[in-house]
Parts: sequence; C-alpha cells; structure tokens
Amino acid sequence: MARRYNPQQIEKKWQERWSASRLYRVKEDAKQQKFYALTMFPYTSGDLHIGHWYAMAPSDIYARFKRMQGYNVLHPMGFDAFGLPAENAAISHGIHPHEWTMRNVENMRRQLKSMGAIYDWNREVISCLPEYYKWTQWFFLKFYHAGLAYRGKAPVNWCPKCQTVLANEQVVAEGFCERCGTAVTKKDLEQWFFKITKYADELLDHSKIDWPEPIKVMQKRWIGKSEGAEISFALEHTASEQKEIKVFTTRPDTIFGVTFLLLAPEHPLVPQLTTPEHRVEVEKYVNWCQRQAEYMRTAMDREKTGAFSGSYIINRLNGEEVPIWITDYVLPSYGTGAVMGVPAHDERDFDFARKFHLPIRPVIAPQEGIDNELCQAYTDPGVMINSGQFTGLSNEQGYEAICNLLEERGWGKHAVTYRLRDWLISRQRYWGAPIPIIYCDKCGIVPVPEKDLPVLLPPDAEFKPTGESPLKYCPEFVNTTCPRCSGPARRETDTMDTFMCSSWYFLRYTSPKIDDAPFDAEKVKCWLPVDLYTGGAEHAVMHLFYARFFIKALRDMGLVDFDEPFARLFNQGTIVYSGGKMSKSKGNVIAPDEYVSKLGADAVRAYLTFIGPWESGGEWSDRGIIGISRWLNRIWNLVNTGYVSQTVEADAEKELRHIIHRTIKRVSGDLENFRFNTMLARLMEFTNYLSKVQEARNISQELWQEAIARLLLLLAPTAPHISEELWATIGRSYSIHNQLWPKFDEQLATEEEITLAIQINGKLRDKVLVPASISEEEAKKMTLERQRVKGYTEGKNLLKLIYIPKRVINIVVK
RNA sequence: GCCGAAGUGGCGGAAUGGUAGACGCGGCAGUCUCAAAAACUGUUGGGAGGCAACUCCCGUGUCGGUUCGACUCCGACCUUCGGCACCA
Repeated sequence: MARRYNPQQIEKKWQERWSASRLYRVKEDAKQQKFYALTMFPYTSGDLHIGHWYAMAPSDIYARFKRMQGYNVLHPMGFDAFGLPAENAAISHGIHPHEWTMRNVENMRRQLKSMGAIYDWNREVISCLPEYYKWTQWFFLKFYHAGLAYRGKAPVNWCPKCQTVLANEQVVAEGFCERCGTAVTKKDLEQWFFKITKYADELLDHSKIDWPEPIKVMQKRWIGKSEGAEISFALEHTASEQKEIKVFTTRPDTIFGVTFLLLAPEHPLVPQLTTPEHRVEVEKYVNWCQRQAEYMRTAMDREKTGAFSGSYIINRLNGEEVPIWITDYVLPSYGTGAVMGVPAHDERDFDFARKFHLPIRPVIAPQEGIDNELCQAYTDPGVMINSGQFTGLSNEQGYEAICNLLEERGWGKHAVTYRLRDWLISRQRYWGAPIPIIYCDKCGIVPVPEKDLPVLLPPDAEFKPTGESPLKYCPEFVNTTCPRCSGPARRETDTMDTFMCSSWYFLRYTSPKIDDAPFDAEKVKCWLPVDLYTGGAEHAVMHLFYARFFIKALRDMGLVDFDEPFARLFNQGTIVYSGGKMSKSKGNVIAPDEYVSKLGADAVRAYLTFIGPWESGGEWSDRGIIGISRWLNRIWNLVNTGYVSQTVEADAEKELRHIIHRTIKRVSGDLENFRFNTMLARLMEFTNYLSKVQEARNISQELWQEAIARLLLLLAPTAPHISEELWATIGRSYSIHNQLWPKFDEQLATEEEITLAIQINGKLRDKVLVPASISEEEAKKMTLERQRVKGYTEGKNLLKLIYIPKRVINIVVK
C-alpha cells in the first residue's frame, strides 16, 4: 500500500477528465424521466464562502442521487449579476461595474468548479450580459402590452440636504443619510409598477405546491387579505367639494362606537377639510410627518400623534357628527387612507382617544347587560349594546345586518383589502437592465420596439453617488428618436429591479444560447416546472413571490403552460461560525478554498452534510471536518490495502450481505428525505464494519469486491472524486457517475434476529435475542420463564402483558 | 406585541409513542516510536455498590397531564434563534 490519499491531485485529475469527456452534459431525452433540481443562483459578490457551499453541495448530492436513480437531471448554475454592490465597488475602487462583476464571475466559477458538482457549464446564465437582459427587457414589454405595467407616483428615500434619492442600503442607522447624516425623508417620483395585486388571490393559493409551511405563512401575511366593509361618511358643513369620505373597516359591527374619523396626513382632502383656525397647526403636523423616516412612522410602541382639522363628518347610521382628525398611524397606501375611529374596540384608536381626550363609547359587551367603563380596548366578540336597532345581536349577526343595511341604502358595501402593493420595479441605479421605454413630447410613452432590443447600458456612464439615475447624465443614452414619429425623444433612465432578472432565469437554463426568444418553448415544456428548488429562507417573500407572479402572468400571456414555477421548495439552514452568521464585517467568514486545498472538496462536501440536518444549519467546526477527512482516508486505505480471503465462513458472509443491503436501504431513504447527516453515519458504520471484515478475512474475495463496489456507489454523490478514483482502483470502468444506484433486497435488509427489550412496569429489566419471526405466544412464554423476569414477578399479580413485535415486551405486575 | 422554529452528554447531533445518547469531535488508556506527531485499538452521560462478571438509582429546558410505556402526544411556563411589525 504505497499510495497515499492525495485529494488535490485526484480531484484535479477527475475534474479535467469529467470536463473533457462531457460527462455532465445535459440533453433532453424523451425516454428518460426528467428531474429539474435548481439551486438559487448566487449574487456575484466576489468570493464563495462556506454558506454558498452549504446551499450547493447538498443539492448537488441530491441531484447526483437522482441522476444515479436513472432520471435525466438538469442541475444548472449561473450568476445573479446586476445590483448595487457593483456600483458601490465602482464608486469606492474606481472599477467599472461590468469589470468588477465579470472578474467576480470568473473567480466564483473557478470556486464552484472546485466543488466537483454536476453543473453543465454550457448552460450557465449571467443576468448582466446583453444576451440575457435583452430578454428581461422583452418581458417588460410583454407586461406593458398586457396592461400589467403602469406608471405611477411612489415615494423614494430623499436626503433634503444632499438633494438626492437614496437607495435603501444608503439609509443607515435608523433613517439617516449615509453621507451627511441628515434624517432621510420621502419624496414622490414617477416610477414603473407591475400589477402584482391583480394576482393576489391566486398567489394566496399554495395548494398546488409542496413548500415549507413557514414560507407559505409568510407569503400569506405579505399578501394580507382582509375582509370587511367600505363605508361612506357624509360631509355636509365643510368647505370640501367632496361630499363623502370612504373608510375601510374589518369591524362594521362597531360603527355605533365611532367617535372620530382619521385621515392619513397624505390624504388628498386634508387641505380642504382644514378650517382656517386650525390651518397653522395642521400644516405644522403634516410637515412634521413628511420629515419622519419610514421606520419612525411604523414603529409600533410610539406615542400617538395627530392634529384636529376643525371639520366634522356625519356617521349616517346614527346621524351623529364626529370630528375629523389627522394622524400618521393611518397609512395612505392601505385601504382608503381614512379610518373610522372606534376607541372602545381598537387598541390604536383607544390610545389616540386617551391622548386627545376624545370620547370612548363601548358598543360590544363581553356578555349581555354588561356595560363597564373600559380601561383598554375590548376587541373580542360579544353582544352589541348602544347600537340602535342592532342592540342585543351578537356582533357576528350585527356585522352582517349592518353590511346589509349599508348596501340597501347605498352607504357602503362588503369589501376586501390587501396589504400587498403593486411591485415597484424602477430603480434609480446604473447597474441594472434599462427599462425599454421612450418618452416623446408628441407621442407620450412609447415602448421600445422589440427589434431594437436590447437597450444597451452605455459603458461609459458616470456613476457618481448622487443617488439619482446615473443614466440621466449620459446624453448619448438619454437623447434618442421616437420610434413612432421619429421626432426627438428621451429614454427612461431608471433600470429594473434585479428581482426581474431572477424571476425567469430558471427558464433560460433550458435554452441559454437561443437568440430569437427568451427560451425555447419546447424545452421549457420538457423541463419545467422545477421539481426541487433549494435556497435560503430569506427569499420567502421577495424572490419566491415575484417568480410565482411572473410565471402566472406569462401563463396568461400564453408563453408557458404551467401555474407554478417551483413544485417543491426546500430551505436549508444557516451555517454559523464562532457564534454568529458569517459576515465580512465580523471577520468570521470561512473560505472554502483553504479547506479544499488542504483536505479536498470531497471532505468539505461531506462535512457540510454531516454537521446536522440540512434544514437546521449548524456551526462550522475545524475539528469536525478532520473527522470526515480521517474517514475518507480510512476508505482509501480500505480499498488500497486490498483483501486476501483466508477462510469463508457462511455466517460471516450472511451477516455482511445483510449489512450491505440494510445500508443501501437506509442510505437511499436518508437521501430521499435530505437526511444527509444520518446517511453519512450509515456509511461510516458500514466502513467500520468492513474494516473488521478485512482483518478477519473470513469472507470470499467476490463478496468483498461486491461490498467495496457498493460502498463506493453509495459514496459517489457525496464524495464524487475519491469514489471515482477508487472505482478505477478496483478495476471498474469509467465512470462511477454513470452507474445506476444500487438496489437492495428487502429480505436481506431485514434483521433475522432482534433484541427484544423486556420491561417490568415500564422499566427496562432485561434483553433477549430472539428470531425476528418469533410469534407473540412464544415471545411471551419465553419472557415469563426467564430467571431475571421471575425475580421481579414472583409473588405478584400479572395485570397485563403488552407485546410490541420486534421491539418490546412490557409486563405489568402488582 | 404577533407569527414561526427549536431546547437531548464536555461539543455537533441520533432516536418522532416502545432498549435515550447512533455516527463524529473532544477526553482517557494502550500499540508503534529514542521521543513527539500521525495512524491504529479499546474506553467514555452522571451517581452509588462490588475484586469482578455485574447490579441499582438519576437523566432529553421547567411544572403538570394522557399512557402499560413519553425526548416524542396534550396544557401552562421559561429560554434561544428567525420573521413580521400601528395594515384599521
């Protein structure tokens, strides 16, 4: 046994051979069942850290397992390459975002290749290249023509001192400008939206997909569907031209408890409703609200603020006039931007009423006849009181009765509201796909004709930290001619949200080189939907939500014929080191390169799976990976030492056969359920067992060979390099990765003898080795005859005898 | 505050109603060596008794419950980690 395990050498060797022989090239094949295993493509941040490997190595193991099971597996890789960090690098290091990004792509591709995954690099996609973003722009046009894209005003972060727009990332320390420290405010800007709200109800339906429950819950909360009523209040004695204000409420049953009405500071009627004597105060309050950062406004345990408008409004159900107040806890973008104030039955309204000494009138009582002074809002169900004709009804009955009356009189109706807002896709940035729109003074908004795509990013734009779209300062880009009238026109200078790019990349993998369409429809039909999508749970709402919307919209345009992009979703956990999530600023980043060059990619891959269950993540340990490295060494020595049979003992052979088949069964089951950690434990047990056999030399040469071949096959998905090398060592033909997954014989996998635990009154007192086929009668009889058992039961009454086949027998005595 | 996940040896974890601690790390003892490292072998939850084979008691965040039997199911609480946060 001369050869030592040298992972660096064999890993390089086999990676070159795999590449040269095109081992992992994927082709559509109607005869094979397809399996699309997708890992979220990484952002081109520069270096792959161990967290990336934790996402990618186990998914590669699973994809390889499926491949060995005979599936035609597509397991592609690419790069999410547009985004702000590239621009920041440009600003701080003077390097062009394109160069910075592509340099990172090079490095990350090299690192990914060192992992030894089955990625077919011919299918790589890079979202910042024109051949890709041309189609991102094409999709924008499709959405535009389908009426799903529109222009509207939306607030952006604004620094009043620098007079610039700020990206969210530039707002630091709870709402201050990154550069000058001024409190950031909001400013309205014309921007592009996608009508994701049109799909709110369909997106709420997760019944067609197998996703983790927490992710579904998060998406549901994000959509935030509320059922209630829209109710009109009458304006009579005010300066307003409008004669009503509509509010949305989920509690129409509390309408008799309304003692004030609240408007968001941004509500359009605020100026008209403010009476001259309150003007100064209201304007001061509204200005103050505008200066507040978003986080301040939505912080919950903040004291209520507000201002009285001076006007009153009529609650049509009881004819009462109530004051109209302005407060920032009413959000302009939810419901109608106006709320009826019911302090007795809403905690926020209660706080507000307390602060401004407004009346609190209970209209729902816990039980009939009780009408206590409230010291907090009562939000539970109850009986209606002080509610005119509705008094005495349960609040559920009142809810319906009041809605019916409102509808009858035309004062309101049942209504549904969502927290979900339309998707704002405009970004005031350089490093993104330009929005393919032209503004012409004569023709207005004109989409760029398809034939003119892509709208290329000019390479020489100035991307200074103004926060405003850098393309604005690039006249060659901005100035163009109108595609309709050929007159002078201006291009849109905002770029698209990078979530646009990631909403369709999984379609592009099926046909990445095609240049007359975003994807080959036939190939998409062959591969999609994705069978298994794996990635971090941090994408629960944004990416995963937008991608679902995108596919539903494409389906309605007739571009695809399925409803959901990702049939099954799996979230891996987070890998931590020295007590925290890895981050460059903390300096606790584990660089895989170092371990790959020291212990080999196989050891890193295997160790990551061994830390714990994939979904729970775990802590990186330098000691832990050494254990894995030792194990791989033991396998290396086990195979290279060879085996010379001395005797052939039937019992030893029988037991080894059983161990082989039991191991195959367990490893297959563990892989199928992503229990990679226990899979590895099984393989270690198997290895340890084989070491003993190697020493005992009491089985035949043939059976030894068979056992080793099985071990290597089971190891192949996890440690593709060493298994390939040892496969060659034992004289098998290239490649182990084209072999089929070993099958097991159920009979051989089952134990012939089992240890039956004997309990007396629930306490373990004895164990006995019995044939697995033992009958209940026999088992009970032999148990009761045992000397040890008799010692515990003698002179006592046998109350019960519980027998659980193959497990336990419990004797209850008194 | 609300929603979600989780609490098991010195450590990572295994066992989802039936022998708690698989597998690995670390520790201890040994083999090899002038020595050390590496490697290999044995051992390793805590406590008590015994020369010993072994025997007994305790033990899965806390307190209760269901059950012949609970890490596992139910109820209350504590802690930790994620996510959402004035959505009327």
